[in-house]
Amino acid sequence: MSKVSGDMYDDSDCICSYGMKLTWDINDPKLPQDLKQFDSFQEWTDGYVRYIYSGEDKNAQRHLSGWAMRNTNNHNCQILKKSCLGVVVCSRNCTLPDGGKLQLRPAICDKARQKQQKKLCNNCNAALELIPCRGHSGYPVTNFWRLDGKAIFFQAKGVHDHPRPESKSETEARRSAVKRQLSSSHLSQKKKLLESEVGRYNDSGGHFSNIHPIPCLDGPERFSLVSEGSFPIAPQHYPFQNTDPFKPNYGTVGYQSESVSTFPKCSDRMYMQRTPCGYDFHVPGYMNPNSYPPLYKEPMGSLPDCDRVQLNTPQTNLGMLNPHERGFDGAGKHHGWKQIFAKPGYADRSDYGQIQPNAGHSYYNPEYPCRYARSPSPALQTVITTTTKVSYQAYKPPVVKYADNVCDVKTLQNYTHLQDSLSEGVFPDMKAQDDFSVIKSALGYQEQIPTKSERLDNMDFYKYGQCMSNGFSGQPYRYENADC
DNA sequence: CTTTGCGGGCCAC
DNA sequence: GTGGCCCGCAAAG
Repeated sequence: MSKVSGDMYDDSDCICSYGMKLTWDINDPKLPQDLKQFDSFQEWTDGYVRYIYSGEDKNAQRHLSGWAMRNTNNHNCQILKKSCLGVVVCSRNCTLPDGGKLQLRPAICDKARQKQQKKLCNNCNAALELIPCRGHSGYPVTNFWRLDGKAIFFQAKGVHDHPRPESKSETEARRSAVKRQLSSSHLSQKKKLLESEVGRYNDSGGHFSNIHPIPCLDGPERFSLVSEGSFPIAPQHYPFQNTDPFKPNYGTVGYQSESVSTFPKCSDRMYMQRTPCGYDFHVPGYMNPNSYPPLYKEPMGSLPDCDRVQLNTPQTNLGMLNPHERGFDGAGKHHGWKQIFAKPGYADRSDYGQIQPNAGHSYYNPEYPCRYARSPSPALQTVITTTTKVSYQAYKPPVVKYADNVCDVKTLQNYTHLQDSLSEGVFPDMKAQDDFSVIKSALGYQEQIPTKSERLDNMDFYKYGQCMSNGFSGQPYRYENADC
């Protein structure tokens, strides 16, 4: 099966996925049949994108996503619909000992997720908090999968407005690591036990008082790290990583069971000014795959050997916000403030001055209304109703996500082309205004007026939005290889 | 136990 | 009708 490979991007017009080059919508009665190629699997799709995967692509078959997507019943057995669950963070937005941030993958199962949210931050004992996804006009980003012939059609609607959780493989790797550690600790305990037993026969000092369970090992749902600076560096999807430069750090200290390794301070990063909504924008100076060690390095041999084409994919998010900077609506189901105060010995309550543990768990901080600005108005909903069905193939959102240094110089050169294209109405089927409204609404935190240079970059982003659907991950590998 | 997919059902628009 | 979401069920790992 042919995959989209570098050569298809050789000419400067080849800017998007194969799926975006064709005109189709997931709801179309007839999808494109004469497919000449397939897209390579995208783990971190973001934005209004479409891909066409090979029916033999394992990841596509499993409807995988880096985001935590849950099945949503759309009463259409032809189309599998999934909606994003967001990300679980520490409600205090505490900084981990190594400067990272907690970003867990929400459990997909409702029950498991509820259990997960009852847990406390391993670092500061604050409650965990689920940041719901509102990237699709106030609703969660949705992914659609449809098998048609030998192809798997994928369409995503919405722009994730939250940090990335750890990827599925990371979560799984961590779980298996915890399991292994547990079993090995049990083994070592048994061994100690035996030794102690032996010792008791050899001397009188053999007691078990020094045998304790390994602390901080109360479950696999622990730490997903992002680097300080409020930019989630979604850790590398293990199977994509073929180097293991940080192995010596693993399991050394503190949260070893959660595979929190010591992050190198990423001095090679530049930071943007805070946006009015308190979002940081991160411009990776360069993407060194080695800068983002996995939380836990699973032996490669034990990982599924899928036909992945992405290697060394440094992943960062663009818009990272701490939970206190987000507005939270009345979705009380997402919150666990009770736990904050229920936790005995919780010292620093003054930190919660702005967090009202009200009975309904409803929390809205007027200080950070940006998210609410995106609440879907009836008018907007109408727009969505009309736009979700049309013209995604031509979607060229107006920007404001900042994605620099993602493509090489040619990217910048293409900006002119794009600008011309837009002004010349090259995308006649694009409902610009509607889509822009939707996107502006969805982006919310990105609504600041970009400077000219920012616009340039932003235009690049959106022109390459599909290419960079790994969420501003600075994912140049595909396209730089392709001479993007 | 968790994930995943399916499907019934409810509600809002 | 469409879309979001809740729930339960079952299969699979």
